Amino acid sequence: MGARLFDVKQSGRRARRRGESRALALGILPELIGYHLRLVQRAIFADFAESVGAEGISPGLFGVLVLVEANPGLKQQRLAEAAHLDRSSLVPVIDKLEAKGLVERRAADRRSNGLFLTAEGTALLRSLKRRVRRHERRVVENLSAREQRELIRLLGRILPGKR
Amino acid sequence: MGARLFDVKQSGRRARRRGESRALALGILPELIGYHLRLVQRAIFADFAESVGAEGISPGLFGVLVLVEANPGLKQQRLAEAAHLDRSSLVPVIDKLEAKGLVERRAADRRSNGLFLTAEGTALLRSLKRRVRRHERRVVENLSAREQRELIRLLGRILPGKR
DNA sequence: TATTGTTATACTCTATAACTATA
DNA sequence: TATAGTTATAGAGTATAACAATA
Repeated sequence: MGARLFDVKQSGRRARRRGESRALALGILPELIGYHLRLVQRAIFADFAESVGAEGISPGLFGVLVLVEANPGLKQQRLAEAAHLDRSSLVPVIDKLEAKGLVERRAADRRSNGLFLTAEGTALLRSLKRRVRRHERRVVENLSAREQRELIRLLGRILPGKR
Repeated sequence: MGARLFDVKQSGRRARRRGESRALALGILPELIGYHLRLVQRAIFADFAESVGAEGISPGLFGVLVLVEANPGLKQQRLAEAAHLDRSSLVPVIDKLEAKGLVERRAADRRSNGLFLTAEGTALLRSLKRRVRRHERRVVENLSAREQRELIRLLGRILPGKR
């Protein structure tokens, strides 16, 4: 029990006096992909909200706008499937986008709606996409182009049968 | 406008008659890391719920159990920080684990609690960890050991300053 | 005075079940 | 009869603000 251990204790105490604290033991967590994904997604979500979400557009709403633009006249049923949502869960989503004046429901036949962006929705989406591209650049700024492709490739191999 | 286009249309119709449908246009989404992360996390979450969640243990609750086991006597405040939760949000989490008989609050001083696993919590966690390791093997079954390490390395480089 | 845990409250996201209208 | 959208309702997860007790 010499100087070494004492120093360790001291530096621990000093660190805690500075408001830091000994790192928590994380157990098995760092071996789990899901744990890392959660941390990363938290950070991406926060950066998205800060840099893109000014108009109250979350990543999910942004995705819906993109899909409606890319598939004009899309039915709610089909969009719900694409977004892995129950069709009842999509209703308040479209309500919100319609209330913001970004999306329009147009009767396709008398029981189904085709979805379309309004002019305002198209304009806002253009701006959102610019901001999202900047956000994305920040997200991957520590990865080379090759690493970015590799990351997407590896993610695509995770539980591929389950999607 | 020859046989080619006609064939495409026909096969599209045939596919739709079989209950499939033309793939949706995804616009910019497949270029975004966040989009792929969402898909992957959905799939992992579903597999976890199916293969680990029998006792109503979500990935978040599992994480809390692991942290309490690895840091006996952990204070709620400290655990909330580690889990990126407000301390008020942690209260119902610990309530639930205590109601299940897995975790115990023991007064550390008269205003703070140290958290400990009960014997039952320790036993259940042992079983949960076995199931989580099997789940994790399924999650990465299409990745070599090298690819698994590479994936975790690349995830660690995403927005590292924001965590 | 600052910290710890708690409560009251509310908001987001999502699901299930039941209902209406219609294909 | 099956499908599209909606409504009512509920549950999980999380946050903010205010409060009591105590360091």
